[in-house]
Amino acid sequence: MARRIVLQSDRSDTPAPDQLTVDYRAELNDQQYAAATADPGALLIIAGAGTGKTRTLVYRLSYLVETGLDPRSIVLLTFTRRAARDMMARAASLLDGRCQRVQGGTFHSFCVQLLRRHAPAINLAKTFTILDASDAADVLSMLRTRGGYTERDDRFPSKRALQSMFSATVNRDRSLASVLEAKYPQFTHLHDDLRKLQETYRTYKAEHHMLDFDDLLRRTHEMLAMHDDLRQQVASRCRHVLVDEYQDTNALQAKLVRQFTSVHGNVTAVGDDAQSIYRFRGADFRNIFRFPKLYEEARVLKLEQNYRSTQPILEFANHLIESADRSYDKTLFSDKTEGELPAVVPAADTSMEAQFVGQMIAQLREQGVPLSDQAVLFRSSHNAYDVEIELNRRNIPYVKYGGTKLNEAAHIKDVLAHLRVAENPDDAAAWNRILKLIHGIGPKTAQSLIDWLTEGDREPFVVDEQGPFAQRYLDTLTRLLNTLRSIRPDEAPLSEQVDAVLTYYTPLFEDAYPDDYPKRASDLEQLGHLAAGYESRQRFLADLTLDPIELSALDQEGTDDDEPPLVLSTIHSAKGLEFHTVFLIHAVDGTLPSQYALNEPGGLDEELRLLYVAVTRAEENLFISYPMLQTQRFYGDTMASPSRFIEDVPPSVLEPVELVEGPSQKQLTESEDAGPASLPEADSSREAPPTDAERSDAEHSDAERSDSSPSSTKDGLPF
DNA sequence: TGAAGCCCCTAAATG
DNA sequence: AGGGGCTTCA
Repeated sequence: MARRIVLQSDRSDTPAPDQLTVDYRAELNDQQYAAATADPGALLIIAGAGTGKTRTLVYRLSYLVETGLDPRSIVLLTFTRRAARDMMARAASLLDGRCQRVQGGTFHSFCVQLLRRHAPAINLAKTFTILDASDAADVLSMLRTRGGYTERDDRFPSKRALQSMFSATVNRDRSLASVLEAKYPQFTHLHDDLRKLQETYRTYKAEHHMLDFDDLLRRTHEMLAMHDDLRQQVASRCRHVLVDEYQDTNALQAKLVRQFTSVHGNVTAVGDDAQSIYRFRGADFRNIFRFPKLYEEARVLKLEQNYRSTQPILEFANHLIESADRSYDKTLFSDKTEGELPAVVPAADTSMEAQFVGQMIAQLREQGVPLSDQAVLFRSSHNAYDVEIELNRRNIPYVKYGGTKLNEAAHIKDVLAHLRVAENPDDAAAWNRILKLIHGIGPKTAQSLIDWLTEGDREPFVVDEQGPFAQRYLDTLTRLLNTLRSIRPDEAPLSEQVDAVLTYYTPLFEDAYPDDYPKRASDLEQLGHLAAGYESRQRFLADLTLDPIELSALDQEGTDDDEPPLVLSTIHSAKGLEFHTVFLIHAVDGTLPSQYALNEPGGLDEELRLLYVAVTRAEENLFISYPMLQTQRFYGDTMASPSRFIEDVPPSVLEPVELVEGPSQKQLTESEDAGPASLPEADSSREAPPTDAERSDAEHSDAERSDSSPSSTKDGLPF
């Protein structure tokens, strides 16, 4: 081992408390203070839901900077880009902008930065393309056909299944055999073929400069493991690594953190084992238990005081999580002892459930609860269908998180594929997509064209006589190649490049979507606006893939309404958020818990944690509803049972509420306490929701609202 | 031989 | 809404 010379830090000692510009003592509770101002080294903060986790992390960041750490040497790894941006903005405002140069983002985006910077070291083209899950599936589908795997009698896995099983081997760090055994027992007999296909996939990606999401982590880890000098260099610059949502890291991510911190050993991990909900993506909540073993002398601190929810909501949450498998015991408690019981609301069917939700939201809005402080949560995206119809009927603006992403919509993918080919002419998946758009080109022709276009050192995008061309598509193909050649150098502004692609693409597009192309055309226009904000095409493509934009959020941009919209969200996407009132809809057994989860070991616990996450988003009101009748194909209407998780909860913890048909809408407006969905149990003893002004800091408050007591009026809830 | 058009099926969560 | 399997058409 090389001789070590320890450089003395230029900060002499921790400054005395009175030299700091932020009064940490006054701003934080004891547990938070201890966590935010802990000495460097390894620190694990177990933070229950709503205990000011984000706040603590922000103050820790600020504290590290204030006590002398260069912001550029701090790395903040979060679950979404939005979380990173929010935290850095909050820390920056604490410290007059001094935290702005903190590095960070998601694991994936941080790995992209490292890989681009050090690409040559691992023989990787800097212009590599990033494949999202569906791109990866497309590539696999292509390789599957090419390899002739589907020509046999055996049922071969679908492209989606292939993608997810190969992904699992990487991010769970397991062999293909063990993944098959655990998740795809019906395919175990195909092991050797699958192994071969996986190898083909790997080679193919390498040769064509394509990396899928798992590769971003895997290749970074390999790079740092193989090149010790690089690891030293990278880890020396990471003088403190902060990891948010540590319970949702996978095996590979835990290893990466280890590498990033291998020189200084300064790491702050924050998480809550009870909120681990990304197992399907390889997350392993046991990582958080291994942390103290992995980092010797790690300190473990807990945050237990909840500032978000009323005590009745917490009691329900605590009741739920009691039966789940977890090890860090913590008991959440709140100062907000007053509050209504969470309610369970059976509805006759999904449309009545939607009617109930719509009516409640409209009335709460009239009472002064902003739309953006109310949320409708659900297990999966299509559960919200009826609610969306109801909201449209009532003209209530909403954003839906967890729906179709901008870059998942077919027409957007088409345009992006053109840009991707210009960026990386070896991107066969993108080629395949855009060639098949041309009338007269199907899978076979596309394949031979791709082979011809990407083989050897041919000048890209030039048609010569040698090519395997047929008259029926030659004209369009020529126009395509001319367009691509014109944008290839990435010299023109990005929005002009998008325009060039659109000029070529629009006729094909109108042909491909004869029914609804006007609606889609407005998305394309928005894409152009989005592109105008980017300097680099590479950045643009990477950002859209790594930080997908909700399609419904784009619709909202167009409307000049200054009322922030209602939030519709999958439970997964609502992680970390909080709302005055939460409606959890479609709490039906088979949906939550999902029937898919029942077969997998540990699956049920994961679903229970998911419910726990949903419940702990609520500050004041929580309504869990479910339809008693659901429409299923083939079976018609069938009886639905409520989620097994809420079935046996005592009424003193979760209050049953009955919906009754009331007078018509017109009569409703004249009468206070009767309506189509009227709740006899609710009465005027509820506190009125806080006013706009009191709530204006809602999205920035994990904890600061502990002392705000909403003014009480006689109005009560709107029924 | 390969493309296109039609019909039927199915649909979880996400970087 | 999109994918896969089928038939029909060039």
